[in-house]
Amino acid sequence: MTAAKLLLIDDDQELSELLSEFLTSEGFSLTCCFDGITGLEQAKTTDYDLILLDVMMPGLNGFDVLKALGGKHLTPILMLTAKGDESDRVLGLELGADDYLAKPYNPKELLARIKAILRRVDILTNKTKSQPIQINGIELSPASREVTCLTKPVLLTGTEFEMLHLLMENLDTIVSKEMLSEQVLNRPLMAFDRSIDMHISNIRRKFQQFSSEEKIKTIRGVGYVFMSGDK
Amino acid sequence: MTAAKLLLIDDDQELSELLSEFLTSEGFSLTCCFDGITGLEQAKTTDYDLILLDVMMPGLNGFDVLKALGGKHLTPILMLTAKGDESDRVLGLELGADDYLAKPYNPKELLARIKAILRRVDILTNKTKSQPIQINGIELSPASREVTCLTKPVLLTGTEFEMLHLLMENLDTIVSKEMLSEQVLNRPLMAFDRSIDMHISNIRRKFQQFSSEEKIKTIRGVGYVFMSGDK
DNA sequence: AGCAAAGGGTAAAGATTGAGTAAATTTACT
DNA sequence: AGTAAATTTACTCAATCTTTACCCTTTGCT
Repeated sequence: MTAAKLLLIDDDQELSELLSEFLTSEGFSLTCCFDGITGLEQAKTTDYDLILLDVMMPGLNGFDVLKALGGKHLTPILMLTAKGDESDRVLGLELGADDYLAKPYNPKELLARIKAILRRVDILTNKTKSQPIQINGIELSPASREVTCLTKPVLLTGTEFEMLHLLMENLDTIVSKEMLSEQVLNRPLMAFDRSIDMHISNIRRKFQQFSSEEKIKTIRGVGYVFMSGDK
Repeated sequence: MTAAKLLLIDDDQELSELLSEFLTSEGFSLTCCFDGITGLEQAKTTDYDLILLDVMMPGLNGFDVLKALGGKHLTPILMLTAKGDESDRVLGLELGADDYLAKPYNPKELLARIKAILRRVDILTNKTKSQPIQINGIELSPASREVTCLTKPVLLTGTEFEMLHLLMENLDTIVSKEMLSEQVLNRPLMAFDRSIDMHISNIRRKFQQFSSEEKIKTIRGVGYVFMSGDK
Protein backbone atom coordinates (compact mmCIF):
# COMPACT_ATOMS: atom_id res chain seq x y z
CA MET A 1 0.00 0.00 0.00
CA THR A 2 1.17 3.46 -0.76
CA ALA A 3 1.76 5.86 2.13
CA ALA A 4 -1.52 6.83 3.74
CA LYS A 5 -2.24 10.55 3.85
CA LEU A 6 -3.20 11.77 7.29
CA LEU A 7 -4.47 15.15 8.37
CA LEU A 8 -3.73 16.28 11.90
CA ILE A 9 -5.81 19.11 13.31
CA ASP A 10 -4.43 20.19 16.68
CA ASP A 11 -3.57 23.60 18.11
CA ASP A 12 -0.68 22.21 20.16
CA GLN A 13 2.17 22.84 17.76
CA GLU A 14 4.77 21.18 19.91
CA LEU A 15 2.82 17.96 20.21
CA SER A 16 1.98 18.07 16.52
CA GLU A 17 5.66 18.30 15.77
CA LEU A 18 6.42 15.21 17.80
CA LEU A 19 3.51 13.28 16.40
CA SER A 20 4.40 14.31 12.90
CA GLU A 21 7.90 12.99 13.37
CA PHE A 22 6.67 9.74 14.80
CA LEU A 23 4.02 9.06 12.19
CA THR A 24 6.27 10.08 9.33
CA SER A 25 8.85 7.63 10.57
CA GLU A 26 6.13 5.01 10.47
CA GLY A 27 5.61 5.66 6.79
CA PHE A 28 2.65 8.01 6.84
CA SER A 29 2.42 11.32 5.07
CA LEU A 30 1.11 13.91 7.49
CA THR A 31 -0.35 17.37 7.05
CA CYS A 32 -0.80 19.57 10.12
CA CYS A 33 -3.31 22.30 10.78
CA PHE A 34 -3.26 24.28 13.96
CA ASP A 35 -6.81 25.49 14.13
CA GLY A 36 -10.25 24.24 13.29
CA ILE A 37 -10.93 26.54 10.39
CA THR A 38 -7.88 25.74 8.32
CA GLY A 39 -8.28 22.10 9.30
CA LEU A 40 -11.84 22.04 8.04
CA GLU A 41 -10.75 23.76 4.88
CA GLN A 42 -8.06 21.17 4.28
CA ALA A 43 -10.40 18.29 5.05
CA LYS A 44 -12.89 19.58 2.53
CA THR A 45 -10.48 20.30 -0.27
CA THR A 46 -8.05 17.43 -0.08
CA ASP A 47 -8.72 13.75 0.03
CA TYR A 48 -7.16 12.26 3.14
CA ASP A 49 -7.19 8.67 4.26
CA LEU A 50 -7.74 9.58 7.90
CA ILE A 51 -8.17 12.70 10.00
CA LEU A 52 -6.75 13.05 13.50
CA LEU A 53 -8.82 15.66 15.24
CA ASP A 54 -8.12 17.33 18.55
CA VAL A 55 -11.20 18.31 20.54
CA MET A 56 -9.87 21.19 22.60
CA MET A 57 -9.04 24.03 20.28
CA PRO A 58 -9.67 27.75 20.43
CA GLY A 59 -12.20 29.02 17.89
CA LEU A 60 -13.69 26.08 16.05
CA ASN A 61 -13.23 23.06 18.29
CA GLY A 62 -13.16 19.40 17.32
CA PHE A 63 -16.88 18.90 17.68
CA ASP A 64 -17.56 21.93 15.52
CA VAL A 65 -15.31 20.57 12.83
CA LEU A 66 -17.04 17.22 13.10
CA LYS A 67 -20.42 18.84 12.72
CA ALA A 68 -19.26 20.95 9.82
CA LEU A 69 -18.05 17.89 7.98
CA GLY A 70 -21.51 16.41 8.26
CA GLY A 71 -22.57 12.94 9.15
CA LYS A 72 -21.60 11.21 5.96
CA HIS A 73 -18.07 12.32 5.31
CA LEU A 74 -16.15 9.56 3.66
CA THR A 75 -12.91 10.09 5.50
CA PRO A 76 -12.64 8.31 8.84
CA ILE A 77 -11.92 10.47 11.86
CA LEU A 78 -10.03 9.65 15.01
CA MET A 79 -10.58 12.12 17.80
CA LEU A 80 -8.00 13.07 20.37
CA THR A 81 -8.76 14.72 23.64
CA ALA A 82 -7.26 15.82 26.89
CA LYS A 83 -10.48 15.03 28.68
CA GLY A 84 -11.13 11.46 29.61
CA ASP A 85 -14.77 12.33 29.90
CA GLU A 86 -17.00 9.52 28.76
CA SER A 87 -19.97 11.60 27.69
CA ASP A 88 -17.52 13.54 25.57
CA ARG A 89 -16.41 10.36 23.88
CA VAL A 90 -19.97 9.31 23.23
CA LEU A 91 -20.79 12.68 21.76
CA GLY A 92 -17.81 12.55 19.44
CA LEU A 93 -18.67 9.09 18.20
CA GLU A 94 -22.27 10.06 17.68
CA LEU A 95 -21.26 13.08 15.67
CA GLY A 96 -19.49 10.85 13.23
CA ALA A 97 -16.06 10.14 14.64
CA ASP A 98 -14.78 6.62 14.07
CA ASP A 99 -12.61 6.31 17.13
CA TYR A 100 -11.62 8.24 20.18
CA LEU A 101 -8.38 8.31 22.08
CA ALA A 102 -7.71 10.18 25.33
CA LYS A 103 -4.56 12.22 25.86
CA PRO A 104 -2.00 11.50 27.01
CA TYR A 105 -1.89 8.52 24.75
CA ASN A 106 0.67 5.92 24.03
CA PRO A 107 1.97 6.57 20.50
CA LYS A 108 1.92 2.84 19.95
CA GLU A 109 -1.74 2.68 20.71
CA LEU A 110 -2.44 5.63 18.44
CA LEU A 111 -0.51 3.92 15.70
CA ALA A 112 -2.37 0.70 16.25
CA ARG A 113 -5.73 2.47 16.12
CA ILE A 114 -4.79 4.33 12.97
CA LYS A 115 -3.76 1.11 11.35
CA ALA A 116 -6.91 -0.64 12.50
CA ILE A 117 -9.11 1.99 10.89
CA LEU A 118 -7.13 2.05 7.68
CA ARG A 119 -7.19 -1.73 7.53
CA ARG A 120 -10.96 -1.77 7.92
CA VAL A 121 -11.34 0.76 5.13
CA ASP A 122 -9.03 -1.27 2.98
CA ILE A 123 -10.81 -4.57 3.58
CA LEU A 124 -14.22 -3.09 2.93
CA THR A 125 -13.29 -1.24 -0.20
CA ASN A 126 -11.57 -4.26 -1.68
CA LYS A 127 -14.22 -6.75 -0.72
CA THR A 128 -16.90 -5.63 -3.10
CA LYS A 129 -14.42 -5.32 -5.87
CA SER A 130 -13.86 -9.02 -6.21
CA GLN A 131 -17.34 -10.43 -6.26
CA PRO A 132 -19.07 -11.20 -9.53
CA ILE A 133 -22.03 -9.02 -10.41
CA GLN A 134 -25.06 -10.22 -12.36
CA ILE A 135 -27.64 -7.85 -13.67
CA ASN A 136 -30.22 -8.51 -16.30
CA GLY A 137 -28.37 -11.15 -18.24
CA ILE A 138 -25.06 -9.37 -17.98
CA GLU A 139 -22.49 -11.02 -15.78
CA LEU A 140 -19.22 -9.41 -14.83
CA SER A 141 -16.60 -11.39 -12.99
CA PRO A 142 -13.79 -9.32 -11.49
CA ALA A 143 -11.74 -12.37 -10.63
CA SER A 144 -11.45 -13.60 -14.19
CA ARG A 145 -12.08 -10.21 -15.76
CA GLU A 146 -14.68 -11.75 -18.00
CA VAL A 147 -18.00 -10.36 -19.03
CA THR A 148 -20.83 -12.31 -20.55
CA CYS A 149 -24.15 -11.21 -21.93
CA LEU A 150 -26.74 -13.99 -21.98
CA THR A 151 -23.88 -16.43 -21.31
CA LYS A 152 -22.02 -15.35 -24.43
CA PRO A 153 -18.66 -13.71 -23.84
CA VAL A 154 -18.21 -10.02 -24.52
CA LEU A 155 -14.65 -8.98 -25.21
CA LEU A 156 -13.84 -5.77 -23.42
CA THR A 157 -10.54 -4.00 -23.09
CA GLY A 158 -9.14 -3.31 -19.63
CA THR A 159 -10.46 0.19 -19.37
CA GLU A 160 -13.82 -0.76 -20.75
CA PHE A 161 -14.03 -3.52 -18.19
CA GLU A 162 -13.21 -1.25 -15.28
CA MET A 163 -15.63 1.35 -16.46
CA LEU A 164 -18.44 -1.16 -16.76
CA HIS A 165 -17.49 -2.59 -13.39
CA LEU A 166 -17.72 0.77 -11.67
CA LEU A 167 -21.06 1.44 -13.30
CA MET A 168 -22.46 -1.96 -12.36
CA GLU A 169 -21.27 -1.61 -8.78
CA ASN A 170 -23.33 1.52 -8.60
CA LEU A 171 -26.49 0.10 -10.05
CA ASP A 172 -29.16 2.73 -10.59
CA THR A 173 -26.83 5.33 -9.21
CA ILE A 174 -25.16 8.04 -11.20
CA VAL A 175 -21.45 7.75 -11.61
CA SER A 176 -20.06 11.14 -12.47
CA LYS A 177 -17.51 11.63 -15.19
CA GLU A 178 -15.13 12.91 -12.53
CA MET A 179 -15.52 9.67 -10.65
CA LEU A 180 -15.05 7.56 -13.75
CA SER A 181 -11.94 9.49 -14.68
CA GLU A 182 -10.42 9.28 -11.24
CA GLN A 183 -11.31 5.69 -10.50
CA VAL A 184 -10.75 4.16 -13.90
CA LEU A 185 -8.31 6.38 -15.76
CA ASN A 186 -6.48 7.48 -12.61
CA ARG A 187 -6.41 11.13 -13.47
CA PRO A 188 -8.63 14.09 -12.84
CA LEU A 189 -11.18 14.88 -15.47
CA MET A 190 -10.03 17.62 -17.80
CA ALA A 191 -12.17 19.94 -19.83
CA PHE A 192 -12.92 18.64 -23.30
CA ASP A 193 -11.66 15.18 -22.40
CA ARG A 194 -13.71 12.88 -24.58
CA SER A 195 -11.96 9.75 -23.51
CA ILE A 196 -14.71 8.52 -21.23
CA ASP A 197 -17.32 9.13 -23.89
CA MET A 198 -15.25 7.00 -26.23
CA HIS A 199 -15.06 4.10 -23.84
CA ILE A 200 -18.75 4.26 -23.08
CA SER A 201 -19.45 4.38 -26.77
CA ASN A 202 -17.31 1.30 -27.33
CA ILE A 203 -18.94 -0.61 -24.47
CA ARG A 204 -22.37 0.18 -25.86
CA ARG A 205 -21.37 -0.97 -29.32
CA LYS A 206 -20.05 -4.27 -28.03
CA PHE A 207 -23.32 -4.99 -26.26
CA GLN A 208 -25.57 -3.97 -29.10
CA GLN A 209 -25.43 -7.32 -30.83
CA PHE A 210 -26.87 -9.06 -27.79
CA SER A 211 -29.58 -6.76 -26.72
CA SER A 212 -31.21 -3.72 -28.15
CA GLU A 213 -32.17 -2.13 -24.88
CA GLU A 214 -29.71 0.40 -23.61
CA LYS A 215 -28.42 -0.32 -20.14
CA ILE A 216 -26.12 2.63 -19.78
CA LYS A 217 -28.06 5.83 -19.58
CA THR A 218 -26.44 9.20 -20.17
CA ILE A 219 -27.10 11.91 -17.64
CA ARG A 220 -26.20 15.00 -19.54
CA GLY A 221 -23.72 17.21 -17.81
CA VAL A 222 -23.20 14.72 -15.00
CA GLY A 223 -22.27 11.20 -15.94
CA TYR A 224 -23.71 7.78 -16.64
CA VAL A 225 -25.97 5.28 -14.86
CA PHE A 226 -26.22 1.57 -15.27
CA MET A 227 -29.93 0.88 -15.12
CA SER A 228 -31.42 -2.22 -13.56
CA GLY A 229 -34.33 -1.64 -15.90
CA ASP A 230 -37.09 -3.07 -13.70
CA LYS A 231 -39.57 -0.32 -13.63
CA MET B 1 -31.67 0.22 8.46
CA THR B 2 -32.55 -3.30 9.39
CA ALA B 3 -31.46 -4.62 12.80
CA ALA B 4 -27.74 -5.28 12.87
CA LYS B 5 -26.69 -8.78 13.91
CA LEU B 6 -24.11 -8.83 16.66
CA LEU B 7 -22.15 -11.73 18.08
CA LEU B 8 -21.02 -11.51 21.70
CA ILE B 9 -18.26 -13.83 22.81
CA ASP B 10 -17.77 -13.56 26.58
CA ASP B 11 -17.51 -16.16 29.33
CA ASP B 12 -19.17 -13.92 31.88
CA GLN B 13 -22.76 -15.08 31.55
CA GLU B 14 -24.16 -12.57 33.96
CA LEU B 15 -22.62 -9.63 32.14
CA SER B 16 -23.65 -11.09 28.79
CA GLU B 17 -27.18 -11.23 30.02
CA LEU B 18 -27.19 -7.57 30.95
CA LEU B 19 -25.49 -6.52 27.76
CA SER B 20 -27.84 -8.60 25.72
CA GLU B 21 -30.81 -6.91 27.28
CA PHE B 22 -29.36 -3.47 26.74
CA LEU B 23 -28.34 -3.99 23.14
CA THR B 24 -31.58 -5.71 22.25
CA SER B 25 -33.47 -2.76 23.64
CA GLU B 26 -31.39 -0.59 21.35
CA GLY B 27 -32.61 -2.52 18.37
CA PHE B 28 -29.79 -4.95 17.77
CA SER B 29 -30.14 -8.66 17.37
CA LEU B 30 -27.59 -10.37 19.59
CA THR B 31 -26.17 -13.88 19.74
CA CYS B 32 -24.13 -14.91 22.77
CA CYS B 33 -21.35 -17.47 23.04
CA PHE B 34 -19.71 -18.22 26.35
CA ASP B 35 -16.39 -19.58 25.21
CA GLY B 36 -13.86 -19.02 22.47
CA ILE B 37 -14.43 -22.23 20.59
CA THR B 38 -18.16 -21.93 20.07
CA GLY B 39 -17.68 -18.23 19.43
CA LEU B 40 -15.18 -18.91 16.71
CA GLU B 41 -17.47 -21.50 15.23
CA GLN B 42 -20.36 -19.05 15.13
CA ALA B 43 -18.22 -16.30 13.68
CA LYS B 44 -17.11 -18.58 10.89
CA THR B 45 -20.48 -20.02 9.98
CA THR B 46 -22.79 -17.06 10.31
CA ASP B 47 -22.49 -13.64 8.81
CA TYR B 48 -22.56 -11.08 11.59
CA ASP B 49 -22.35 -7.34 11.24
CA LEU B 50 -20.07 -6.99 14.25
CA ILE B 51 -18.38 -9.21 16.81
CA LEU B 52 -17.93 -8.20 20.44
CA LEU B 53 -15.04 -10.20 21.76
CA ASP B 54 -13.92 -10.56 25.36
CA VAL B 55 -10.20 -11.06 25.85
CA MET B 56 -10.10 -12.93 29.13
CA MET B 57 -11.66 -16.30 28.63
CA PRO B 58 -10.67 -19.78 29.72
CA GLY B 59 -9.53 -22.04 26.91
CA LEU B 60 -9.36 -20.08 23.71
CA ASN B 61 -9.00 -16.43 24.70
CA GLY B 62 -9.88 -13.35 22.70
CA PHE B 63 -6.50 -13.09 21.05
CA ASP B 64 -6.63 -16.72 20.01
CA VAL B 65 -10.02 -16.17 18.43
CA LEU B 66 -8.68 -13.09 16.70
CA LYS B 67 -5.74 -15.02 15.32
CA ALA B 68 -7.93 -17.89 14.22
CA LEU B 69 -10.16 -15.56 12.29
CA GLY B 70 -7.15 -14.35 10.37
CA GLY B 71 -6.13 -10.85 9.49
CA LYS B 72 -8.64 -10.13 6.81
CA HIS B 73 -11.97 -11.24 8.18
CA LEU B 74 -14.70 -9.07 6.81
CA THR B 75 -16.61 -8.73 10.04
CA PRO B 76 -15.43 -5.90 12.26
CA ILE B 77 -14.43 -6.81 15.79
CA LEU B 78 -14.69 -4.78 18.96
CA MET B 79 -12.64 -6.17 21.81
CA LEU B 80 -13.60 -5.96 25.44
CA THR B 81 -11.20 -6.46 28.28
CA ALA B 82 -10.88 -6.22 32.01
CA LYS B 83 -7.30 -5.14 31.66
CA GLY B 84 -6.63 -1.54 30.90
CA ASP B 85 -3.22 -2.57 29.71
CA GLU B 86 -2.05 -0.55 26.76
CA SER B 87 0.22 -3.13 25.23
CA ASP B 88 -2.76 -5.42 25.32
CA ARG B 89 -4.83 -2.96 23.37
CA VAL B 90 -2.10 -2.48 20.83
CA LEU B 91 -1.76 -6.23 20.41
CA GLY B 92 -5.48 -6.62 19.90
CA LEU B 93 -5.63 -3.90 17.31
CA GLU B 94 -2.63 -5.30 15.51
CA LEU B 95 -4.18 -8.72 15.39
CA GLY B 96 -7.11 -7.34 13.48
CA ALA B 97 -9.52 -5.88 16.00
CA ASP B 98 -11.23 -2.67 14.92
CA ASP B 99 -11.70 -1.17 18.32
CA TYR B 100 -10.95 -1.81 21.91
CA LEU B 101 -12.88 -0.95 25.01
CA ALA B 102 -11.76 -1.53 28.59
CA LYS B 103 -14.05 -2.97 31.22
CA PRO B 104 -15.79 -1.69 33.13
CA TYR B 105 -17.27 0.32 30.32
CA ASN B 106 -20.10 2.72 30.06
CA PRO B 107 -22.87 1.03 28.04
CA LYS B 108 -23.45 4.32 26.26
CA GLU B 109 -19.88 4.39 25.08
CA LEU B 110 -20.06 0.80 23.94
CA LEU B 111 -23.20 1.62 22.03
CA ALA B 112 -21.59 4.69 20.48
CA ARG B 113 -18.55 2.68 19.42
CA ILE B 114 -20.69 -0.08 17.95
CA LYS B 115 -22.65 2.46 15.99
CA ALA B 116 -19.50 4.23 14.84
CA ILE B 117 -18.11 0.99 13.43
CA LEU B 118 -21.36 0.01 11.76
CA ARG B 119 -21.72 3.47 10.30
CA ARG B 120 -18.23 3.26 8.83
CA VAL B 121 -19.01 -0.11 7.26
CA ASP B 122 -22.21 1.30 5.91
CA ILE B 123 -20.56 4.33 4.37
CA LEU B 124 -17.81 2.26 2.81
CA THR B 125 -20.11 -0.29 1.27
CA ASN B 126 -22.08 2.77 0.16
CA LYS B 127 -25.49 1.64 1.15
CA THR B 128 -26.03 5.19 2.27
CA LYS B 129 -27.00 6.82 -0.96
CA SER B 130 -28.82 10.08 -0.97
CA GLN B 131 -32.33 9.24 0.02
CA PRO B 132 -35.22 9.52 -2.40
CA ILE B 133 -37.91 12.01 -1.52
CA GLN B 134 -41.57 11.03 -1.79
CA ILE B 135 -44.38 13.51 -1.53
CA ASN B 136 -47.91 13.04 -2.65
CA GLY B 137 -47.30 10.53 -5.40
CA ILE B 138 -44.22 12.32 -6.64
CA GLU B 139 -40.97 10.51 -6.08
CA LEU B 140 -37.58 12.04 -6.72
CA SER B 141 -34.48 9.91 -6.53
CA PRO B 142 -31.21 11.84 -6.41
CA ALA B 143 -29.14 8.71 -6.94
CA SER B 144 -30.58 7.83 -10.31
CA ARG B 145 -31.87 11.32 -11.10
CA GLU B 146 -35.25 9.91 -11.85
CA VAL B 147 -38.58 11.43 -11.03
CA THR B 148 -41.86 9.58 -11.11
CA CYS B 149 -45.40 10.78 -10.63
CA LEU B 150 -47.77 8.00 -9.61
CA THR B 151 -45.02 5.53 -10.58
CA LYS B 152 -44.87 6.85 -14.13
CA PRO B 153 -41.58 8.43 -15.16
CA VAL B 154 -41.42 12.16 -15.71
CA LEU B 155 -38.58 13.24 -17.95
CA LEU B 156 -36.91 16.32 -16.58
CA THR B 157 -33.79 18.08 -17.78
CA GLY B 158 -30.88 18.51 -15.40
CA THR B 159 -31.79 22.00 -14.32
CA GLU B 160 -35.44 21.12 -13.93
CA PHE B 161 -34.47 18.17 -11.77
CA GLU B 162 -32.26 20.24 -9.50
CA MET B 163 -34.86 22.92 -9.18
CA LEU B 164 -37.56 20.43 -8.22
CA HIS B 165 -35.14 18.74 -5.85
CA LEU B 166 -34.40 21.98 -4.04
CA LEU B 167 -38.09 22.76 -3.77
CA MET B 168 -39.00 19.31 -2.51
CA GLU B 169 -36.22 19.38 0.05
CA ASN B 170 -37.79 22.52 1.39
CA LEU B 171 -41.31 21.20 1.59
CA ASP B 172 -43.84 23.87 2.53
CA THR B 173 -41.04 26.38 2.79
CA ILE B 174 -40.50 29.25 0.42
CA VAL B 175 -37.41 28.99 -1.72
CA SER B 176 -36.42 32.42 -2.97
CA LYS B 177 -35.51 33.07 -6.55
CA GLU B 178 -32.10 34.19 -5.35
CA MET B 179 -31.64 30.80 -3.71
CA LEU B 180 -32.81 28.92 -6.78
CA SER B 181 -30.50 30.90 -9.00
CA GLU B 182 -27.48 30.45 -6.80
CA GLN B 183 -28.04 26.82 -5.92
CA VAL B 184 -29.25 25.55 -9.24
CA LEU B 185 -27.97 27.88 -11.92
CA ASN B 186 -24.80 28.77 -10.04
CA ARG B 187 -25.04 32.46 -10.58
CA PRO B 188 -26.55 35.39 -8.74
CA LEU B 189 -30.04 36.36 -9.71
CA MET B 190 -30.08 39.28 -12.14
CA ALA B 191 -32.86 41.74 -12.76
CA PHE B 192 -35.21 40.68 -15.54
CA ASP B 193 -33.81 37.17 -15.52
CA ARG B 194 -36.76 35.01 -16.47
CA SER B 195 -34.84 31.83 -16.64
CA ILE B 196 -36.14 30.43 -13.38
CA ASP B 197 -39.71 31.23 -14.33
CA MET B 198 -39.17 29.28 -17.52
CA HIS B 199 -37.88 26.23 -15.75
CA ILE B 200 -40.71 26.28 -13.23
CA SER B 201 -43.14 26.64 -16.08
CA ASN B 202 -41.64 23.65 -17.83
CA ILE B 203 -41.72 21.54 -14.68
CA ARG B 204 -45.38 22.40 -14.15
CA ARG B 205 -46.22 21.51 -17.73
CA LYS B 206 -44.52 18.13 -17.47
CA PHE B 207 -46.54 17.26 -14.39
CA GLN B 208 -49.86 18.49 -15.71
CA GLN B 209 -50.69 15.28 -17.53
CA PHE B 210 -50.55 13.32 -14.29
CA SER B 211 -52.32 15.53 -11.87
CA SER B 212 -54.33 18.67 -12.12
CA GLU B 213 -53.52 20.01 -8.71
CA GLU B 214 -50.68 22.46 -8.67
CA LYS B 215 -47.85 21.45 -6.32
CA ILE B 216 -45.58 24.39 -6.93
CA LYS B 217 -47.09 27.60 -5.64
CA THR B 218 -45.81 31.01 -6.70
CA ILE B 219 -45.05 33.51 -3.99
CA ARG B 220 -45.16 36.74 -5.83
CA GLY B 221 -42.05 38.84 -5.48
CA VAL B 222 -40.25 36.16 -3.50
CA GLY B 223 -40.04 32.70 -4.94
CA TYR B 224 -41.75 29.33 -5.02
CA VAL B 225 -42.97 26.71 -2.55
CA PHE B 226 -43.52 23.02 -3.03
CA MET B 227 -46.74 22.30 -1.14
CA SER B 228 -47.37 19.09 0.74
CA GLY B 229 -51.03 19.78 0.04
CA ASP B 230 -52.51 18.07 3.09
CA LYS B 231 -54.47 20.83 4.68
C1' DA C 1 -63.35 52.04 -9.51
C1' DG C 2 -59.69 53.33 -12.54
C1' DC C 3 -55.11 53.27 -13.68
C1' DA C 4 -50.21 52.45 -13.88
C1' DA C 5 -46.55 49.59 -12.71
C1' DA C 6 -44.49 45.37 -11.54
C1' DG C 7 -44.21 40.54 -11.60
C1' DG C 8 -45.20 36.26 -13.44
C1' DG C 9 -46.74 32.65 -17.40
C1' DT C 10 -45.25 30.84 -21.42
C1' DA C 11 -44.47 30.20 -26.64
C1' DA C 12 -41.00 30.71 -29.68
C1' DA C 13 -36.49 31.96 -31.23
C1' DG C 14 -31.66 31.98 -30.45
C1' DA C 15 -27.46 30.57 -28.25
C1' DT C 16 -24.81 27.32 -25.99
C1' DT C 17 -23.21 23.24 -24.35
C1' DG C 18 -22.33 18.47 -24.16
C1' DA C 19 -22.44 13.94 -26.17
C1' DG C 20 -21.73 10.51 -30.13
C1' DT C 21 -18.48 8.73 -32.93
C1' DA C 22 -15.23 8.08 -37.05
C1' DA C 23 -10.68 8.65 -37.82
C1' DA C 24 -6.06 9.95 -36.69
C1' DT C 25 -2.55 9.86 -33.43
C1' DT C 26 -0.10 8.48 -29.41
C1' DT C 27 1.07 5.17 -25.91
C1' DA C 28 2.18 0.73 -23.97
C1' DC C 29 3.37 -3.69 -24.34
C1' DT C 30 5.41 -7.67 -26.49
C1' DA D 1 8.97 -3.09 -35.13
C1' DG D 2 4.32 -4.66 -34.60
C1' DT D 3 0.11 -4.66 -32.43
C1' DA D 4 -3.68 -3.59 -29.39
C1' DA D 5 -5.40 -0.16 -26.63
C1' DA D 6 -6.03 4.46 -25.17
C1' DT D 7 -6.40 9.13 -26.25
C1' DT D 8 -7.03 13.11 -29.03
C1' DT D 9 -9.01 15.43 -32.89
C1' DA D 10 -12.64 17.09 -35.38
C1' DC D 11 -16.95 17.40 -36.68
C1' DT D 12 -22.05 16.83 -36.29
C1' DC D 13 -26.13 16.93 -34.04
C1' DA D 14 -29.30 17.09 -30.37
C1' DA D 15 -30.51 18.56 -25.84
C1' DT D 16 -31.29 22.22 -23.08
C1' DC D 17 -30.66 26.71 -21.31
C1' DT D 18 -31.48 31.64 -21.98
C1' DT D 19 -33.58 35.54 -24.01
C1' DT D 20 -37.20 37.84 -26.15
C1' DA D 21 -41.74 39.21 -26.58
C1' DC D 22 -46.31 39.54 -25.52
C1' DC D 23 -50.06 38.93 -22.49
C1' DC D 24 -52.30 38.37 -18.13
C1' DT D 25 -52.74 39.04 -13.09
C1' DT D 26 -51.84 41.31 -8.94
C1' DT D 27 -50.73 45.27 -6.28
C1' DG D 28 -50.87 49.81 -4.79
C1' DC D 29 -52.01 54.36 -5.51
C1' DT D 30 -55.37 58.23 -6.37
